[in-house]
Amino acid sequence: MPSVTPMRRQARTAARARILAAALETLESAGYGGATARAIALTGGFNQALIYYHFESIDDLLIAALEDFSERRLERYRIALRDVTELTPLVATMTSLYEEDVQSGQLAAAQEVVAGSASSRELGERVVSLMDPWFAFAEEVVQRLVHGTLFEGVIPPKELAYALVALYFGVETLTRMDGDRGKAKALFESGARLAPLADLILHSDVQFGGSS
Amino acid sequence: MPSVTPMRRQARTAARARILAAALETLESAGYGGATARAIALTGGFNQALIYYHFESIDDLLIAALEDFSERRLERYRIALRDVTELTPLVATMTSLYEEDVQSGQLAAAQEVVAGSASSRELGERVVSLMDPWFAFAEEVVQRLVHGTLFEGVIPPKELAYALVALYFGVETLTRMDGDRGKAKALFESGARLAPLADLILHSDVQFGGSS
Amino acid sequence: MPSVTPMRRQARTAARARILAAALETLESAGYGGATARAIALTGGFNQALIYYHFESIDDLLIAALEDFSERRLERYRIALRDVTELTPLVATMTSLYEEDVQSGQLAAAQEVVAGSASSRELGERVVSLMDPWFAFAEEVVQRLVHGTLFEGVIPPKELAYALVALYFGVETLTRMDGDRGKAKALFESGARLAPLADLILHSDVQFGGSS
Amino acid sequence: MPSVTPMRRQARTAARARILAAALETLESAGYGGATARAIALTGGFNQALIYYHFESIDDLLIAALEDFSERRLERYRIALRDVTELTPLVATMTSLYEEDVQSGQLAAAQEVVAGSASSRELGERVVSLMDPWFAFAEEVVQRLVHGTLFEGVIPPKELAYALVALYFGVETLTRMDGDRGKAKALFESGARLAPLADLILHSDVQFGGSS
DNA sequence: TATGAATGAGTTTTCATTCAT
DNA sequence: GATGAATGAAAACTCATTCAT
Repeated sequence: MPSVTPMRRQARTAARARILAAALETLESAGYGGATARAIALTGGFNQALIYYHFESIDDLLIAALEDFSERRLERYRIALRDVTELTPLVATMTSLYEEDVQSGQLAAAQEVVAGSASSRELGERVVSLMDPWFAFAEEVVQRLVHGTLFEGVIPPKELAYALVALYFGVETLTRMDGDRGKAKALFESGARLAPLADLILHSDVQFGGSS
Repeated sequence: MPSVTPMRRQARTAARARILAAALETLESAGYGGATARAIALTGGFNQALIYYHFESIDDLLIAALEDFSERRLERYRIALRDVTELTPLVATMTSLYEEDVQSGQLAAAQEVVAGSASSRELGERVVSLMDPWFAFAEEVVQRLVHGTLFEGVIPPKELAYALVALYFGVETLTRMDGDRGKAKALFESGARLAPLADLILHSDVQFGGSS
Repeated sequence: MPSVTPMRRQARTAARARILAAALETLESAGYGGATARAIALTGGFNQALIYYHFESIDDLLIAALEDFSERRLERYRIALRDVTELTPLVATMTSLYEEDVQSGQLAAAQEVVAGSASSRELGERVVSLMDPWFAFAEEVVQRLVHGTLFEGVIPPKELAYALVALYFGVETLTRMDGDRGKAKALFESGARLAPLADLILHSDVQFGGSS
Repeated sequence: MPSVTPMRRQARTAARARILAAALETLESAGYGGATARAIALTGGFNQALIYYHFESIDDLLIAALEDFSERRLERYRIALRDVTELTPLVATMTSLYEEDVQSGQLAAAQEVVAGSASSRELGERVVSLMDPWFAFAEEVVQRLVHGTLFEGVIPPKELAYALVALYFGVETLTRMDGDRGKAKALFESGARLAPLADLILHSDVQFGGSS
C-alpha cells in the first residue's frame, strides 16, 4: 500500500482500535452469542458496515480482538514473572495478574471467544494457535521453578505447563458460567497458603521414611 | 421397579430418547453452533416440530441431553472409584474412565453444550447446577485420598476438588479446540508415572532437612 | 346414523358441549389469537385431537361456539323483549340483558370470534349469516315501538334496526379493545335518562313552532 | 418548515413510506390474518428483512400504518366539518367523507388492524389510544350541533359522541364482514332523509300535547 | 472512511391437522 | 370416544454481509 500516507495509516489504525474495543466490550456484556455485528456497532457508535471495511467478518474481528488481548497479556505476564524462581512469589504474582485480568473485564471477553469458538471449526483453530505461546511460556516458567531442585528430571515440564494452562482455562470457564469469582479466589488463596510448604519440599533434602 | 411414576415414564419414552440421542450425535458432529432444530431433526430422521412436542426449546433439549450424560457418567465414576484411596489406582481408573468418555464421543458432545452455554445466561445457569454433584464427588474422593496422611488438614479438600474439576474441564476445552487428544493423553501418562511417587510422599514420614 | 344408540348420541353431545365450553372459555381468556387447538384442549382437559373428532376444524369449532351463544341469547332477548312497546322499558331491559352478557363473559368470547373473523373470509361469511336473525329481530322490535306513533312511516325500521345492531357491535368492539366497560355503562345510563323524554315525543301530538 | 427533526425525517423516509403503503395494500387485500411479513414484502417488492430494518415488528408496522391513516383522516374530517352546525349538512358531508374512505380502500385496511387487534393485547391498547382524538372530535361536533338548541343540557355530548364513533365502527365491522356496503349506504341515505326533520325539531319551539 | 438501506439464508417456534392405537 | 405422537407448512424475526453513495 504505497499510496497510504502515514496519517491515513494512523487513522485506519485508530478506527480499527475503536472497533476492537467495541468488540471486547460487547463480548463482555453480551457474551459470544450476543456479539453480533449490530450489537458491536451499537456499542461502538458506528455503522455495522464499517466492521466489514476493517475486518473480513465478525469472526475475524473477534479473533483479532482475542489476539490483541492475548499478546498484550502475554507480554505483561512475561515481564511480571521474569525473575520468579520459586512458587511463593509465583503464586503471589499470578494472583495479582489474575486480578488485573478480572478487573479489566477483558479476560471474560476473551473467554467468551474461546467458548464461542465451539461454533466454528475455523475459529477454533485460530484460537488454538494463540495458545501455543502460552504453553511455551508456562513451560519456561515451570523449568525455572524446578531447575536445580530434587524434582528436576522427575517433573515433566511440558505436561505440567499444559496442566497449568488447562487449569487456568477451566477455572475461567467455570467462573464464566456461574458468574461467581469466589471459588477462583479461594483457590488462589489456598495456593498462596500452600506455596511456602511446596517450596520447602522443592528445595529441601527430603528423607522418606516408611509409613508403617 | 415395575411401576414407574407417570413423569418418569414420560421422560423415558422411546421418542424422547431418540431425540436425545440425535441431539448428542449432532452436537458431536456439528458442535453447539450447528446443533439447530433442523440439523437435529435431520440427524434423527424426524420432523423439527417433534422436538417441540417433547421439549420446550432447543436449549431445553440440549440441557436434557447434558443432564442425561452427566448423571450416567457420575454414576459410573462413583462406582468405579468407590474403593479408591490412593493416587496410583485413582489415576489408572481415571485414565480408563476418560478413555471411555472419549470413545463414546459423548464427552465431546457434552463439552459442546458447556461451551455453548456462553451464548445464553439461562443455559449457563442450568449447566452450572449440573456441576455441583461433580464438585461434591471430587471433594469426597480427595478426602478419601488424604485421610490418615500427613497432608490431612493441610490440603483444603474443597479447593483441590474445585481445581481438579476445573483441570478436567480445561483439558476438555483445549482438546475440543485443537481436536487433538494427544496432549491430554500425555498428561494422563505423566500422572500415572508420578502417582506412585506422590503416594510415597503422601503416606510416608517425611523429614525435611535444610537444603543449604 | 341408525347405529348410534340414544345413549351414544347423548355422550357425543356431552363431549361436544365440553369442547364448546372450553372454546368459549379460551376465547374469553386468550382472545381469538390465543384460541389455538392446544390452548382449547388444555383449558378443557382433553386431547387436541379430540377437537377434530367432533369438529371439522378450529374455525368450525369457534363458529359453532358462536352459533350456540348467538342462538341462546337471541332466544333470551326475544322472550325478554316480547311485550315491550316503549323505549323506557326497552332500555331498562336491554341494560339488564347486556349486563347478563357481560357477566357471563361469553359476549366477550363471541366478540373475539367476530373480530377474528377478519382472518378468514369463510369465517367472516358464516359469522355474517348469524347476524341476519338479529337484524330481523331488531327490526321487529323497532316496528313495535313506532307502531301507532307519529313516527310510523317516517322512521325506516330496517335501517334503524341495522343501526342499532351496528351500535351494539361497535360498543362491544371498543369495549373489548380498551378493556373498560365504563363508557358502555355510561351510554346505557344516558339512554335510560333520555328514554322517557323520547317516549313522550314519540307518543305525543307535537306542535312545531318557529324557532325565531 | 424546511428543517425537520431527525425523528420526523426518519418517519418520512421514502423506504418507510413504501413499506407502509405495502402494509395498507396487503391489509386491504388479505386482511389482518394475511398481512404477514412475507405477504407485505411480496406486495411491496422488497425483502422481508427490510421490514425489520425500519420497524420493530409486524404489529409495529401495522400500527404505524393505522396511525398514519388515522391522523390523515382526522385532519381531513376536521377541516371538512369545521363550520358545520346543523345535522343536514353534517350528514351530507359525512356521507361524502365516508365515500372517500371507502373509495381509497384504506378504511377497510384500517378496520382490519382494528379487528386484528383482538389477537394481541398490546396491539389493542395502541389502537385504543388512536381512538381518543376521534372521541374528542366527535364530542366537539356534537356540542356545536346542540349549542343554542332546546336539547342543549339534555343531550350528554360525551356519551353521544361515544355512541356515534361506536356506530361508525359497528357499521364498518359489519361491512367488512359481509363485504357489502349496501346496508351502510342505505343507512346514510336514511340519515340524509331524516336530518332535515331532526334539524326542525332541534331548532324549533316544541309543544308537547298529550296523546291520549 | 463511513453510512443507510437492502438482502438471502437461516433461525426458533407454533399451528392446524392427521394417524395409529 | 379418546389419545400420544407425529408432521408439513408457515410464522416472526435475526444475522452476516453487500452495495451504492
